[in-house]
Amino acid sequence: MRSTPTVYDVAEHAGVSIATVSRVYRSPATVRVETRERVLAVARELGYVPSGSARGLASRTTGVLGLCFPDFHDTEAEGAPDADDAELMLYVDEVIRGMERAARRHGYALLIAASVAGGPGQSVSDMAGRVDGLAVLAQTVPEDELDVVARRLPVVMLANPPDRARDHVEVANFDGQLALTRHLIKDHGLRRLAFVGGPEDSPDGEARFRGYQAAHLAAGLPLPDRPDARSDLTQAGGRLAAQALLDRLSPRPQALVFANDQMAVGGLHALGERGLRAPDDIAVTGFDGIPLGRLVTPTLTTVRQPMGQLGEQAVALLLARLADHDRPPEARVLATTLTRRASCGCADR
Amino acid sequence: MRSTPTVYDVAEHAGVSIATVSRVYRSPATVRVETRERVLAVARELGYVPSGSARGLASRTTGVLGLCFPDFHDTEAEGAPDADDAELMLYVDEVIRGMERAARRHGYALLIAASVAGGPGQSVSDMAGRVDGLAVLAQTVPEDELDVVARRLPVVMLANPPDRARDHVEVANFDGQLALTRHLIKDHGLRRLAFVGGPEDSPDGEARFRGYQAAHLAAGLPLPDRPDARSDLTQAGGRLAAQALLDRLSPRPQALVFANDQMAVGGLHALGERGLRAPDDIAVTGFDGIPLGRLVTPTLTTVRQPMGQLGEQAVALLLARLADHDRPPEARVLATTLTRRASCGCADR
DNA sequence: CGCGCCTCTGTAAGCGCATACATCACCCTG
DNA sequence: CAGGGTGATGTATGCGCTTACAGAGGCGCG
Repeated sequence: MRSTPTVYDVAEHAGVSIATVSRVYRSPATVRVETRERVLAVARELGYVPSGSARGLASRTTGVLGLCFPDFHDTEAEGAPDADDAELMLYVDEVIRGMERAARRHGYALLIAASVAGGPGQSVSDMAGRVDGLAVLAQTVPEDELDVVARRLPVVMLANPPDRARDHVEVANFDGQLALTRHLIKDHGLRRLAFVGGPEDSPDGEARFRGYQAAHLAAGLPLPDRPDARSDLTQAGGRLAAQALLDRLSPRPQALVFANDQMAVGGLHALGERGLRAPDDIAVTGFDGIPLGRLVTPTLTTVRQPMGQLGEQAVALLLARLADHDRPPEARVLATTLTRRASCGCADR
Repeated sequence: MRSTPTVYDVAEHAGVSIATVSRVYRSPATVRVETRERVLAVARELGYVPSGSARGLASRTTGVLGLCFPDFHDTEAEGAPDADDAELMLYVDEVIRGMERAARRHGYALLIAASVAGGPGQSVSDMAGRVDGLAVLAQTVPEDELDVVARRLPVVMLANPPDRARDHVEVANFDGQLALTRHLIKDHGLRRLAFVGGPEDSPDGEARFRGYQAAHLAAGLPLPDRPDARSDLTQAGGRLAAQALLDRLSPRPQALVFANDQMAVGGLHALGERGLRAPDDIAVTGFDGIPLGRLVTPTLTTVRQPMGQLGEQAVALLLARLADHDRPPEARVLATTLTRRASCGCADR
């Protein structure tokens, strides 16, 4: 009784076998009411809490789903009015929420871990060893590691994966960026745009760029063959890229189209430093729809992703595969919506 | 080889014993380099992923910390410009973030679960069975359940607990509300304030009310003996309470002081419905510092809590107790900061 | 009255790993 | 060259639970 009580203790005190104790928790219906209540009473008295590890070992299922996301801690968080809460403006929060809620609805708990910048190797298989299914945000885990993990349990990517052999839920990046770019071209009459992309290995970023290209195509404008600049997907990256671009492009572009909101916010800062103003001197757009976009001046025109849905759909796909290991890979595509605010010249302020 | 490989498979293929395989992962330094690499190579080839459950069972530690939070899904999310993202404006996101980061720094993963409205009983001990330590947000779990769980593992409360016998990290609710109320009285010259509290069993809410009282005391104003109204801590609740208050109090109060931001936002709506404007007709204040407070009109004067810190400190306390089971209960108090915005008459707009 | 069947409970065998302890080879010291 | 270390590995056990299987009553039915 010194250490934490186990089934054995409960069984002994209740005068039953450990199997019965186990059944009280696993399949209460198969135990006579009287017995069940006696066991539960003893358990309560003893402070018995079933060991998740033991249960996991014996039943070969953990009742936990996992979520890996990149650690987007944007240290240069100067975009927000107070640096303090810039960090809570990131979209993974929404994904976490959505996923937690969906998981809980289905009786699962959620294990979360940002990928460690340094050695991700450990963390992923660490996670994989603890969960029944794993959702991975884009750019978090190298493909080959995922392959290893996927041999062991269901894995769903939360982004457009390089190949389509994996379950994934993606967002209509192409369509969204197409709509946004068309808006700039058609509605605002802009013709010389510049695109600031993310890393080349970001499938989302690349898909957005293709949407950007398509809008040019549709409008009969010259087809940009690649992003005018690239950087990582942070505010700092966006600012640097914008600075470089403003230095480099002699007829200043009429719009800076960023691959995501954080970069766009960084871009706004770069403009400010140059004494330029959006949207008067140059339009600016982002992608994602993070809350921060509404707090900056001017408010940021963007394409909003349904991030809560990302999490929900991830759970749905994981459960589907858990139920049928051999089903064909499925892709869920979530629609985006164009959010016109001030930075493209739509709203005032 | 059909099913997922285990230490036995790896050991056999590498020509070593399972103990050596285990050591390769647990204490690599004790294995000869040559052996270690052979084992790792085999493991990689086989797609071996150590089972968290088995490890947990054998080592009696899971490497996971848990966080229970209330499901504050504010269905009446009309406060936000788009209802969609009202849900990501809640402060638990920040706590989750802070805790995840701190946990990861110390080699732990984070298991999260909102308390199920219906039957919380199961979820808590479910969690407890899977983690090495548990952080619990106020009002999430009944005290007696916590007592049971606390016999098994370290538990820290993220709020002012009813008794001080538990590790907890609290926020300086009293001081914060005192400062805020004094600001209204001294700087804005208001004398007839009304306080809208939360449920009586919310320790935070009660502490805030005591700060409110103290400010009256210090200013020589009549001491309010209890909140002028109470409601649950949601927008809907705040709105209803404000409506009732405006109907009831015949000389309209000069300020509505809400126990938290969400209620205050609801209160702003109530004012709008009455054709009243803050701060001109009546000042309004909140408590927490949620991002939503900056998005509403007028922007919300509030007291900001360092919520990320809440999570970080929770981890610190859990680790401390894990290291020394017999240390006396510790309380960490986090300072708050008064954030003056428009709704009290400080900023414009 | 005997048989099959159903309900409830017990028995026993792992689940995959960590780890104390034993073993063994080898090196150093005197 | 013996004796004591030291480092690397193997052996064996148990962590706390689930679950197939077996057993024991009790029931209805022919």
